[in-house]
Amino acid sequence: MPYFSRFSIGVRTISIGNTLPSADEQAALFSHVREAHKYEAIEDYVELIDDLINATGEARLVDIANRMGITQPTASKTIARLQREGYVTSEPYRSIFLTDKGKKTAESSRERHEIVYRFLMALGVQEENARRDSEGMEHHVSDETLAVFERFTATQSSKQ
Amino acid sequence: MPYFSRFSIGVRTISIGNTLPSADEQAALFSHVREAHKYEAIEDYVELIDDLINATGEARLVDIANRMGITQPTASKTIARLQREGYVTSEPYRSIFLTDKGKKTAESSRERHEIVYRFLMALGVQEENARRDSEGMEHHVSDETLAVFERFTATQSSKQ
DNA sequence: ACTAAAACTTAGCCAAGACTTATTTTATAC
DNA sequence: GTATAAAATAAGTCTTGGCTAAGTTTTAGT
Ligand SMILES: [Mn+2]
Ligand SMILES: [Mn+2]
Ligand SMILES: [Mn+2]
Ligand SMILES: [Mn+2]
Repeated sequence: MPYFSRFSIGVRTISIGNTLPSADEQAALFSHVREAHKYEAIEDYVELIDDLINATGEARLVDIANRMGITQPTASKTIARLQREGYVTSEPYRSIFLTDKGKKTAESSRERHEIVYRFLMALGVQEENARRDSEGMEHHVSDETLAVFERFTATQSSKQ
Repeated sequence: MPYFSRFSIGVRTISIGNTLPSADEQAALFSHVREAHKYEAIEDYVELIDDLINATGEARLVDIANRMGITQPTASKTIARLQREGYVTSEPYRSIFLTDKGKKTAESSRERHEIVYRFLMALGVQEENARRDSEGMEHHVSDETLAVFERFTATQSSKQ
């Protein structure tokens, strides 16, 4: 995003139609990303918990910690927050369960994640990078972009 | 990413070729995203500082704070970290300058940001969403994906 | 030159998300 | 059924990145 030239009158400068967005517009972009990051941990955790329950029958703290690549105390603290915020239930020394709210969040998160992953694959990105990139990108994709991704993937599939 | 069925023998379950990645592989994905987030603030700040210098002649704390949508003390603290880590220089009550390291980071960050933005536009995403999504996505795009994005955008442009 | 406004810093608060070390509880194996 | 291993919790530390309130310095206007 290039900028038009400016010139100075005295100390401050006068803009001549540069393309810097207004401060408020730009602030809204960054605020939006910060907001997305607030839900990132929640989304990744409930998706993983749901995967573990489906794949192994239960979600144990030790497995969550190992698969997230963090220590058990760190996972424990986040699970406590998830419980506080109504996404999971858990009792001391017992495995973790999703609430209805948690299940819904897990399902929509997984669906979004898969759409992003399949889109990258359809674009021709190597599986390893598609996995890596989609794990981060999934949290920053608007509904519109998600729909565009989905349409593109479908089109590519039918072309084969 | 669907999982194959498991069945129980006693308390624990036995897997029958489900597609859950290994714990280590999955942990590597999350670690990679966490690593990307560590550089996110740095990248956004230096890009903005560079934009402000190009557009207005200087990067003032008050403008950084306003455009990031945060308070001045918060911006001030992050600028102190950027200075500690060698991206900017600053003196009390004076505006902020990029070091060579900061300039390089700003340039590569802006280039990556623009490639992601133009890719979304080429895909047909509305400008508002392209701006929003690219501000977050830019930090989670591998070099391979970036190259694929660039190629796609070029192809689309030549089709018009 | 003075005054008032704007910009910046300082200090202190908080939550999230990472860690280590130590303890307690539960599960497994013999 | 008891010993040992594994899992979970407890307690305390650190950094990042937010905030407010209050004070200081610089800039701008008359
Ligand atoms: Mn993710
Ligand atoms: Mn992110
Ligand atoms: Mn950017
Ligand atoms: Mn960004």
